Amino acid sequence: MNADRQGRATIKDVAREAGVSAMTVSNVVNNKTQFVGAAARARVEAAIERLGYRRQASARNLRGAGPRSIGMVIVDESPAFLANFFTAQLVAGLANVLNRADWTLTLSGLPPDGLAASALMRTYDVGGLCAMVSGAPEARREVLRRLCGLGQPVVLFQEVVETEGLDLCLVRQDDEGGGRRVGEHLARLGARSVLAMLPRQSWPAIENRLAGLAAGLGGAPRAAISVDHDDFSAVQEALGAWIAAHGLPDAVWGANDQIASAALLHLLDRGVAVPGRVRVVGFNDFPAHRHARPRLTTLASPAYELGERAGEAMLRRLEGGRFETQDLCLPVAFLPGETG
Amino acid sequence: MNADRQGRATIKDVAREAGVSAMTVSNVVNNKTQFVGAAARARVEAAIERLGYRRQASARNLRGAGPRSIGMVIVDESPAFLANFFTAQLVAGLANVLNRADWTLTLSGLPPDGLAASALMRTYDVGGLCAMVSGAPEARREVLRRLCGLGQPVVLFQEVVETEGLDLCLVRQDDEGGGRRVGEHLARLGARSVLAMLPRQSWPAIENRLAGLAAGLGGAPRAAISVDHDDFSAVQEALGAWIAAHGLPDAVWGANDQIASAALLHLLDRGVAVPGRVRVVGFNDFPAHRHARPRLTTLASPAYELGERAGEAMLRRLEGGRFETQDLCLPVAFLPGETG
DNA sequence: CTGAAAGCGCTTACAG
DNA sequence: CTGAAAGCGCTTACAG
Repeated sequence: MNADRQGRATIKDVAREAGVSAMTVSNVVNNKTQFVGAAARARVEAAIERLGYRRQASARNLRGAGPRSIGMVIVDESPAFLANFFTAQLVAGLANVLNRADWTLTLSGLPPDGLAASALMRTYDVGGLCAMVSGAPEARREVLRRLCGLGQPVVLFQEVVETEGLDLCLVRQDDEGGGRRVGEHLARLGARSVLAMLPRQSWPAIENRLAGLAAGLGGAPRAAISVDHDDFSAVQEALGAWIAAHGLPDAVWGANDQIASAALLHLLDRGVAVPGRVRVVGFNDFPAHRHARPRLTTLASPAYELGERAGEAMLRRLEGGRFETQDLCLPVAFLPGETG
Repeated sequence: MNADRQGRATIKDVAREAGVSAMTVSNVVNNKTQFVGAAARARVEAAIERLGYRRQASARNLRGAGPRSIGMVIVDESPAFLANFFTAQLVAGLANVLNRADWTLTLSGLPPDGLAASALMRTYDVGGLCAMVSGAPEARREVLRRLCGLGQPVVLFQEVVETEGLDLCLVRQDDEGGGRRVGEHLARLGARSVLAMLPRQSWPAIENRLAGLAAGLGGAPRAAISVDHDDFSAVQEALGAWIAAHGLPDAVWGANDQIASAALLHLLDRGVAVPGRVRVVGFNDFPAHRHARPRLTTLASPAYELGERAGEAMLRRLEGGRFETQDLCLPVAFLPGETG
């Protein structure tokens, strides 16, 4: 590692090589063209090329305006914290916006109880934090409390909390509007008895979708049951049990595509005509499901755009000293398929 | 941002608050217990808690052994560079290993021609680089050349290249062995005419799978055709055209599950019995496909473990000055389903 | 337009 | 076991 250190050219090496001062090199590297003559500039650029000079971020950050990296924390029970397509898209959008602005993304996944002892809490190495938090409501609130206690700007995805007085911005999709769209669609088609299937874990996004559904239907759905949405067979058993007790509904709405797909296949296995006898609609389109037969009617999530907008909001916050808006909500698009 | 700076406690603040020198604070923070008395330690820890002190990574890295972050570069045509489940799992495994060791992951996605101008090339802010590169062979080679030219340790995923004399470690799964497993399985079941369906883009992993398949079958498959693996209908049309010209094969092997799923659904749509008349086998299990009916016979990729192993190899390289091994290859597991 | 000095917040190397 | 000094590689603030 001494080898690494010794091999690395510094700003002084470049200055010597180009026959200018270190300041001039710095000005060239930072594109402060007004301070550097064309000739000096050319010589510096040649020297940089020759020596393979790369500016050391640590040194720049120390003297300059702080770290040029944004942290993205995904709080998840599972170590496979990017397995969810929604999260993966969101992270990609965020990373791309930051990279384009010459910022960096520092990514980490943590279990709900791992935040307190994490390096994130003990070290200052990012200029701001974005967070996507799952888990029980109290655990989520605790995570948010800790993050906001850091005294750094925070962007929180897919939550609705009080932002008054906090250096906090909410970035989310219009789950309520999406739910309403589903409700209106089903109502228009004459569906009267609608079964809503929700993940067991309560979650603002899900609650908003359900509230929207009720608004669109013009009243609460016939029933709303909770299922283990990660367990394909459990979803199917729950649906089977409900049908055994109450008969076939006119429509099943899955609060996400995993649930809706499982429900769909259960109905098809029973020989139920979809959408003839029962309509099935999902939420948050995943490409893998789009390919299944029949194609699920669902809503397209702007996950990638959520990441982009979060990045932009954070960069402007860092520049301007405050979030311009503290609640950013993007629309979800209705995606007609063959099941609803 | 002055507000941020002013509000942040430094090591000196903690030292003053605890009535010790800055050195002692540093020793406590770094767990150099042999240099600090219990009493001093307790006072420092209380002061840290009271002031909400967090060590500034930039300052530490500047004087210390360099940046404590590893870069992960995903070179991809698409901005949605985490859309592939394989990649997402791999990144999660890598991030978790690094975080556990108090290292950080710096993530970026770039188009093949974007690397040259990227901040990555102009800035030194990570101690080593991991890379997952897609695209045409020449473009991939160029990316690798640039990365290795940085004078930093590089871990390359899913490639087989010469490592002699390079500060480079290959981390991959045993695609050849997986292919052989499929071939042996199909041969044992008596399949004689096997159609292999490959992505259009050539790619070492795919070639290895195909070579393994041939070895397992005891000879080349009946035919190998290239398809746009991201285009569901294109895959189906290609299969339809092949069958129109050559009749039904005994088995179809898709070089990945996307292809195999599309092929499977095409066969079922035609009323072909699977696996009675035609067997279908995939590669690289994705959870979304696992839920389809009938369940695809495929191979489980150790993507998450690849990320973990890469992280471990990199950390040891940074510690020890060289990669202990330059070629790490993990097995893939056969995952029996209902289609083959 | 160019440069010499000071300093960012830590850790290294050394003295007590 | 504890601390004063020097320095990591940049940028800021200022003088010419």
